[in-house]
Amino acid sequence: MPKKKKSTIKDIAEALGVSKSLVSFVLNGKAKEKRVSDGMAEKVLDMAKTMNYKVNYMAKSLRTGKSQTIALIIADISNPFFAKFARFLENEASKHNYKVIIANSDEKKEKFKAEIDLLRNRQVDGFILTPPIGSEKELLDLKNQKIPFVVVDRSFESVESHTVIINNYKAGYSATERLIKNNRKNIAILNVNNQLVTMQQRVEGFQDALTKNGLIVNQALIKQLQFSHDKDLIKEAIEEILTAGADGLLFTTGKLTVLGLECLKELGARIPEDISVISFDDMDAYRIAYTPISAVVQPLEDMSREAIKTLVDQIEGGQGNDPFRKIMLDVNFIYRESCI
Amino acid sequence: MPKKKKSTIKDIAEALGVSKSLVSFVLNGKAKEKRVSDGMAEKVLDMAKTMNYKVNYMAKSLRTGKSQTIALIIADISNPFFAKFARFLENEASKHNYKVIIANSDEKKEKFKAEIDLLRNRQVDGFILTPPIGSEKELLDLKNQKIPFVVVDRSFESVESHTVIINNYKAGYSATERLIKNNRKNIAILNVNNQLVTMQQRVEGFQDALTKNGLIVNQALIKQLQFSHDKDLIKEAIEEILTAGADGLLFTTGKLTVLGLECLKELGARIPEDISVISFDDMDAYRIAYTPISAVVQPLEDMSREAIKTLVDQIEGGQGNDPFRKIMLDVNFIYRESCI
DNA sequence: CCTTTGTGCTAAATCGTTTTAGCAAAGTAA
DNA sequence: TTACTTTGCTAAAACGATTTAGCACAAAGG
Repeated sequence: MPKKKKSTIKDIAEALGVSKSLVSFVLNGKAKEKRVSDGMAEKVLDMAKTMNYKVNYMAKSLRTGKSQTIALIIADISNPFFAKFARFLENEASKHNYKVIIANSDEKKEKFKAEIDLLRNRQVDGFILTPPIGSEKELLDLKNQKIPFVVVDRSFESVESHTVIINNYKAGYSATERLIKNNRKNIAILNVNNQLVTMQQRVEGFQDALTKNGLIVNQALIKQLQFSHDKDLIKEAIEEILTAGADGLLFTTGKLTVLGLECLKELGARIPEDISVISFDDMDAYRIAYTPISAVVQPLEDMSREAIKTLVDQIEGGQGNDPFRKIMLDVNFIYRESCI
Repeated sequence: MPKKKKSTIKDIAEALGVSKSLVSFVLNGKAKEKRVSDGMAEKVLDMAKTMNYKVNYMAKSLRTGKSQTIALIIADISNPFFAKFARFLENEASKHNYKVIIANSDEKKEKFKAEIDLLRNRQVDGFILTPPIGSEKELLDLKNQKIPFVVVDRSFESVESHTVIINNYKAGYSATERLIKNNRKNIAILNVNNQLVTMQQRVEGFQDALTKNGLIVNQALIKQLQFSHDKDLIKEAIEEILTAGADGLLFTTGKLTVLGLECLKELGARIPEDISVISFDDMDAYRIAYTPISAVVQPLEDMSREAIKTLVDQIEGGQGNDPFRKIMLDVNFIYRESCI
């Protein structure tokens, strides 16, 4: 049984009778640049392998100030939308040799701030953020202190930053048109987080689709909720739109939809006979729902790739004085029985 | 605009004209123990606050060998079961001042090993693992090298270790009895990962429930699948059990169930009229499924708490020569229309 | 008065890297 | 020959903390 004591650069240096610097140069691929002879470079590499050398990231980070770790702060990893995104993000991050630490804000700006502070202590190199309402100040702080970050899924008008979002307006517009093509005239929308520009844009797309198609916008059919997890509030809202004669419904988040579908059933509304439905975010649940639900599918993999690329460029690239990248991606649609 | 330069212990020491050691003692709560005068301790704390001092974890870790970070290696964070678990785990970890890095193995032992190696380089203090089939060697390595870890959701007979699992036998037994009480005589089970003891136990519980209730065990109704993500295979298996006259079905994982429900629908089997269904793991999807599905609910929060506690005790506690803790928790049940 | 004990603090080593500055030997150019 | 360049390497400082050993002084005990 080989008693693997963990070896350090110093061990390798001593074993070969050379200096630590030499070993470090070689191990970091700077052999050529630092004019280490080919023979010596090879010897170092061999010795590193036989001694089972593994770099100590703590030491490396302390010296370089880079931890090769990025933080992802989302509302809640147990929300499948974020979980899927997190998975793609980790894949992309690992391609660039970064690890991801996930933190949950629960859409509360205090938790959001607390997590940022905590993670900064741990010297993460940058952040991927879905900032809750009212967290402009935290973003400004990061900007002022030149900490690399990318905002995804949302955007703030008052704080310019690197952003990766979908075309929410267009997505809302297209989803609504689908319901219109279903011959629906009284289409409702159920929305949350309406202080977020991105969520507003979904509603704007919805409204414009109506007017452009000669339908009137009935304010009684536009419902703004405070939370997406309060079933009673959702039920109330749905009851109201049903009473107002809704025959079509656009949910703006997946979480809202899952609870909303429960409510619709409880209220005896049949899908799609009584009301056609389409939802943002594709959930597994939609495939086995009592009526399979159509969905606006966000390109999570592309979003992850762009987010990581933008972040890594900031971290490893220049001064971070590049113009802000505002990446906007198009969504896809999956049509199921809920709006045939 | 306050130009917050990040301050170090040295800065505080110089500002007060004392030594770094003194400052370190105070900031680590060792003032009393190290006989620092009360007045001085207070001065240090005040200065730390006004200078906005934040500990540098890299430096601390390098010196102490502890990173206050633990690794969670699961099959896939985008699987809601693991995502929920991850969320609870992070909550528990943060109570002990640990951050969690999540890695995905996709149930492949090579990826599992690769992630362990990667994370060990990063000096994580310990691991929470759901080891894939065939990863005994990796667990043994960790044991030999005295790296703290806890196995959750599964267990290996050949490698003794700290473990947190549910009582799989009992859960399988009870779930099956529920179907029997539904007057079902030809109950089937769909299983995956049958090389895992924990999964075998679910099947054993199933079988014993049948025999104890005077039913015969029909091997044609016991289906072992290789993967949980291959819909064609699942469909084939379900077709076979339907042909064999199944009127009850127990799914052993949530992922299996979601695909399985799609198949059942496609095959025209009505739930619960033609076949009663119950599933391990409660998914959001079950509440809005075409027939709401009953579920075996694992106590994820309790499991997280026990896992973190066990791990932290190893890390911070003694030599790690304590006897292995084998924690087994009971499950809960949620009954919905799929087996009334 | 001398010795012991206790109090309050500090200097310096250490963790494992990276990186700057520079040295000695060999090669090249005049 | 002299002077510059290139090649191949090293010594030592630094990153920011923790921790060990010990110093100086005061108080206490005989």
